[in-house]
Amino acid sequence: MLARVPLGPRLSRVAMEAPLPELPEVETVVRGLRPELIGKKVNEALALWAGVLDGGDPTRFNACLKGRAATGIHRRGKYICIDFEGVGLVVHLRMTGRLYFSEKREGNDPWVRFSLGFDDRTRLIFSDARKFGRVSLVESFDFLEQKLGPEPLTISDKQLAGLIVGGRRPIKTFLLDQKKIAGIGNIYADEALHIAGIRPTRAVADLSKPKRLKLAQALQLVLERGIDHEGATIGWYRKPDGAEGSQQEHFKVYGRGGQPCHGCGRILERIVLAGRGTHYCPTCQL
DNA sequence: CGTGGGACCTGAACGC
DNA sequence: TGCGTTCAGGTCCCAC
Repeated sequence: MLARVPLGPRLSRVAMEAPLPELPEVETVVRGLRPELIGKKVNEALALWAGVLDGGDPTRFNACLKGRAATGIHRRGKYICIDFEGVGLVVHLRMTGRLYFSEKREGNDPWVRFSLGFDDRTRLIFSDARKFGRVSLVESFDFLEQKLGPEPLTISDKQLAGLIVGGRRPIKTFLLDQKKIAGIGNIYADEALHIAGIRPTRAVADLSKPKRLKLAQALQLVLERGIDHEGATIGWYRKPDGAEGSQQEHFKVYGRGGQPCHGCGRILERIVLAGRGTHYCPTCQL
């Protein structure tokens, strides 16, 4: 079953965490951090595990960030971009990364990898059990434009549908390709395909124009709902007050392999596609 | 170039 | 009870 987050002192303040964080979860983290973060001035950048720093040494991180104030924070795909007066800090949560404010350097959290100490004695903590997450220092966030396709929620459904073009590769694999469309991960890909009635293994080239539009609308629907519900609580995710998010209650297929489809009652299938657990209804999705 | 598969990680679930 | 094994998954890297 699902993992239990050890609550307690370590998450007693603003705990923004997201397992399997996709666009809605990362957006929720950014929105949660923004009000408290803006204006804070760094007096220390500390890496408790050097591997968290993407292509940089701890001394450089500290030297570059010290004395600079946070002037903005935004999301691009699944990346969190924080502007420190011209110096950019990019955070990717990957699977188990969390960002939250704390008064203490490490508290009781055994998975703290990086933290920023501010002038007001608060700290922004980056915690990550699996050590997949990364923090990097950049002069500009422009490099992300080379890695990522368009944001699916800032374009029209027709424009989004127009991006869904490809050959024989399965549509599920396509949706996970950040260079095509940014921010979609395993969960929301499965959910959108279910709503659109498309089997994950279906080749992109086989999708009719109406089907592509339906998929685009389904993607926008599940992503917007995800944001509205402040992300999905699976595994480690909790809202700032320790309560669970609610988007998972709206999942139609993700994690429901072996259970009946809400639409037709048929048992949902679980297969592995592109190395990812993939869930669908063999009746509703063709 | 497009595509697929393994590596990176370790907590949790599972099997005996 | 306790040990060993397997799984999860975003992105990078490499082979085909």
